[in-house]
Amino acid sequence: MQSRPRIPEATVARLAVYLRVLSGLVDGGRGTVSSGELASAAGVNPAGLRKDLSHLGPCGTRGVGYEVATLRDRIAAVLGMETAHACVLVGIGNLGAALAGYGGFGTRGFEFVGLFDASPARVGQLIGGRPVRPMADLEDVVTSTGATIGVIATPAEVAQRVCDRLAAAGVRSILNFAPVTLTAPAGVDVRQVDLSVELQVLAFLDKQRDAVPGTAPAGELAGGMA
Amino acid sequence: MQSRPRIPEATVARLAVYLRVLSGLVDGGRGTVSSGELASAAGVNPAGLRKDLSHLGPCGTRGVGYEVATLRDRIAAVLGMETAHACVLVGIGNLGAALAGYGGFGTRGFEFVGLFDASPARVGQLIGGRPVRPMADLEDVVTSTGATIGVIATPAEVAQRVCDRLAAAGVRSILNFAPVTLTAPAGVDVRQVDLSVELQVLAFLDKQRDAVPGTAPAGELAGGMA
DNA sequence: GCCTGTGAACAGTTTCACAGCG
DNA sequence: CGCTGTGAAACTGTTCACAGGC
Repeated sequence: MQSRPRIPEATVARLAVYLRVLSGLVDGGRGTVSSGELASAAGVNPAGLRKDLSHLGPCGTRGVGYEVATLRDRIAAVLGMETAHACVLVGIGNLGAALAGYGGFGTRGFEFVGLFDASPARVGQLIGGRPVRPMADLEDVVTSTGATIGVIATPAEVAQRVCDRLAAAGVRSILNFAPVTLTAPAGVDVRQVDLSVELQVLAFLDKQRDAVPGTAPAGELAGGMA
Repeated sequence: MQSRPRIPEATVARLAVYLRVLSGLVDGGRGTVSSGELASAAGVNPAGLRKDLSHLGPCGTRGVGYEVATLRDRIAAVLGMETAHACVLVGIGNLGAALAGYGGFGTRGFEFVGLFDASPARVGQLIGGRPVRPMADLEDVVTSTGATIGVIATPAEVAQRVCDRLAAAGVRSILNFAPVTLTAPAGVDVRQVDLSVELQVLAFLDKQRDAVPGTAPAGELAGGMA
């Protein structure tokens, strides 16, 4: 299959994981991998991995496996990593600073072209080599850099207002870490991430496990990101 | 349906979101809500919300809606929030500090009974009112507090070793924020959260949207947590 | 009349088994 | 003979429509 008939979202999330694993293998000087090995390193089922990769068209050699460098580049291309994505990050508290300083973004095609915080104490600080700017500069920076992605790591109370400003400034995709449900105009895609929900799911599964002693703990990871 | 025939995991994740919204409504002095209103505040489909709640047994009154305080307590009980969960958090960088200082955990039945970091510079600091301890104390604290949940917010290189130590010390559920796939012995449940995957999915959807102009941006949030 | 609760259709995702090529 | 690629089956989760109480 080509990339036309649309790749399932669940597959896209896993492709991002494969990309990370493959990058590690390339750095380790590895030439080829089998689906079984790659699946094990990514924590998924081998057959499922092959089905995921089938959405990119044939990219392995039968009896051998996949060439790691080629496969990595192919996935990177499909995920749109060949062109860097300009992002702005609003709210430089601990979480915002963690996101800004996380090396994983830069190496995967994301660049934070603007860090913003409402607190004068934060403005001017350097985070990951970039200065924190005042909120007043938000619209100008979005316009001048053409940033299409906005990340919100503010307190819940101001997240909706920040979302409105990002959308008005032309940002089309928003990732929200504040624990509120945001509404955005049509044409703007909002994704919600609440760090406490995973913990609650974990606690629920733990409780359920105690209640039903015969139940095995399922297995490995199940969460969305990786 | 009672809670016996098992509640779907997707439903559990959404119940956590409803719980947050309901807590806000209770604080606002609200008496009852309809499924439509609650669904809108949680960013989900009203029919889906009713189906989710049906797993707890009938808990609304027809023609009226749900009593917010009662429903909140019911969900809290099902999610196991009536008894506090003791957690240990390993890796007090920016992300770890953000998690430790996030008020949302404490009010939802989670208590960090131990914060750990390998860096001597971090040890002794107070985060969210609790001191950062040296890694050497990990096993003792897990044993003495009976912590059943461990959160890993360390660099990727040491995450597996931390996982091993947590599992050996008796932790049964692990939430991993490090970008590596962890393996744990049977009986230990590991959930993986990678902050960069959501960003990559967002970028992919954005790219796909440009490629197929007729496609609407879906709608609201889709991600797991909230 | 309004809103809940739910069975039934639907869509998406995972698993399986195996055909096909190197 | 090993490993990829893929259709078919099984499963899970979501959406819809409406029956049923208040």
